[in-house]
Amino acid sequence: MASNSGIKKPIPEPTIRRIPLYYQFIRQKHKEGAVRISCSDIALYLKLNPVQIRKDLSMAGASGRAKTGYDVQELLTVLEEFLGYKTVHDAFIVGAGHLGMALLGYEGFREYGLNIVAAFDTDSAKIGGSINGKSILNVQRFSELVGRMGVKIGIITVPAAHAQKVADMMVEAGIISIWSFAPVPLDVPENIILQYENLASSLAVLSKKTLQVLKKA
Amino acid sequence: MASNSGIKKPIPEPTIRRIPLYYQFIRQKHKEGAVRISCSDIALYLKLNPVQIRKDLSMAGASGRAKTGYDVQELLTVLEEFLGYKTVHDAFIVGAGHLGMALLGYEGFREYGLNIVAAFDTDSAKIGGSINGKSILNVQRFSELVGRMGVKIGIITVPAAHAQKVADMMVEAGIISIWSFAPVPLDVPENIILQYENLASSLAVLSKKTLQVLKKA
DNA sequence: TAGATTGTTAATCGATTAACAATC
DNA sequence: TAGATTGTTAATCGATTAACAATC
Repeated sequence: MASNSGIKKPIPEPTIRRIPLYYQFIRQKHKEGAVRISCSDIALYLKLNPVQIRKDLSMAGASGRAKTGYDVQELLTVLEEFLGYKTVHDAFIVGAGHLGMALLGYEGFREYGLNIVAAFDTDSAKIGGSINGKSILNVQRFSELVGRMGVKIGIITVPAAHAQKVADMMVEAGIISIWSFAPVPLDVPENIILQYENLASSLAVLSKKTLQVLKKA
Repeated sequence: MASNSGIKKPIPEPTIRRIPLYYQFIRQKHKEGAVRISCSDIALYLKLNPVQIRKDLSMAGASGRAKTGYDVQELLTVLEEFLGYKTVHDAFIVGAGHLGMALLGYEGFREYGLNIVAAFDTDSAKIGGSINGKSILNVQRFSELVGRMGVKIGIITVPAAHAQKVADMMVEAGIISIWSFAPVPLDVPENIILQYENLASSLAVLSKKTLQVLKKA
């Protein structure tokens, strides 16, 4: 009986955010033919503390062997399971602007278990278009298609002013997870999973650091 | 003599990331004619702790008045100063794929003090094109134009496999701040400011939560 | 065996939240 | 004045790092 029977404590978000970084490096090493890998290898590459990596991997369900490290193949399997990369989920995008199209056209999400199926918009100039075989559809069909295809994830790439309206529509259609790129907080029922991607926040960090350096010089 | 004379302790990154959220809400309130605002107003809107907001604003250099709260106009000025929104910096993008074009075409960055001037690529099919009057240029001209225009910020939107090469080129050209959207750690001299934007990490958080909910159901 | 590496417990650090005094 | 709100100090919480035992 391991200590993780009974109450499961939630995995810290910083840990979850780091796991994909480990995964990518390990997969690269795997391609290069590596059979075993140690936390200090990963730490060196990602400039992180090896103890932290060991703890993260342990929380993800991986375990290694003293002296030899982790089995690369095994580690990949465990991390893929943890991250849900093997159970691909369909997603719809609402907002076929540049960002929406960038996400729709990006094939890489498949590897991360996300299959963006189509985009929706109100602009008749965009409706009917497609990218990489993925269509831009009239937003009026959103609800119908969510139901018919059982889509659970919605991605919001409309301007801030329309984001709440879109979120409401998604919730009503049966979407349970929303990834919003609109820089505005959204009101959704508490059982809905909501993740913001806020470029303004990242940019603030970059600008702040840049300003500090420029001031010094 | 205030307590912030002498040693300046760095502002926590979580604080820096929240300031733009406050700013956006306050600006909206300003547009709606608000003259004063309290931390609990902001807290309610952003679903944060009002004490945290008070502390963040204080670190940004703002101060309010007991009972009345903060002066909206004054607060905006202080936050704009803090975030560097009034001193617009030019930036170049390398990688004119969908994401690069999305960023190049997004006018909103101007408000955040970032002016993306042009994109660079190696693909002759893309070179010569433009979006919103912003050109896609041959990457061979990158270094020359960085020097001539005094550009300090570089944005990397090339595939992971080419990102290090691009980072090297940016550093050599005189770029001091790099915002990388490539999902790979980069090696740059320590005086270079480097900020990663990693969608795989955000997606991992979303997926993890989604999987948990789906398992329950 | 000796040494490298994992895994875990304890210590530290930093950020958030609570408590409360100051004040308009 | 009384009450609302700021600003700050103290307490709490959570994540990172250090120390060290286990082990292959």
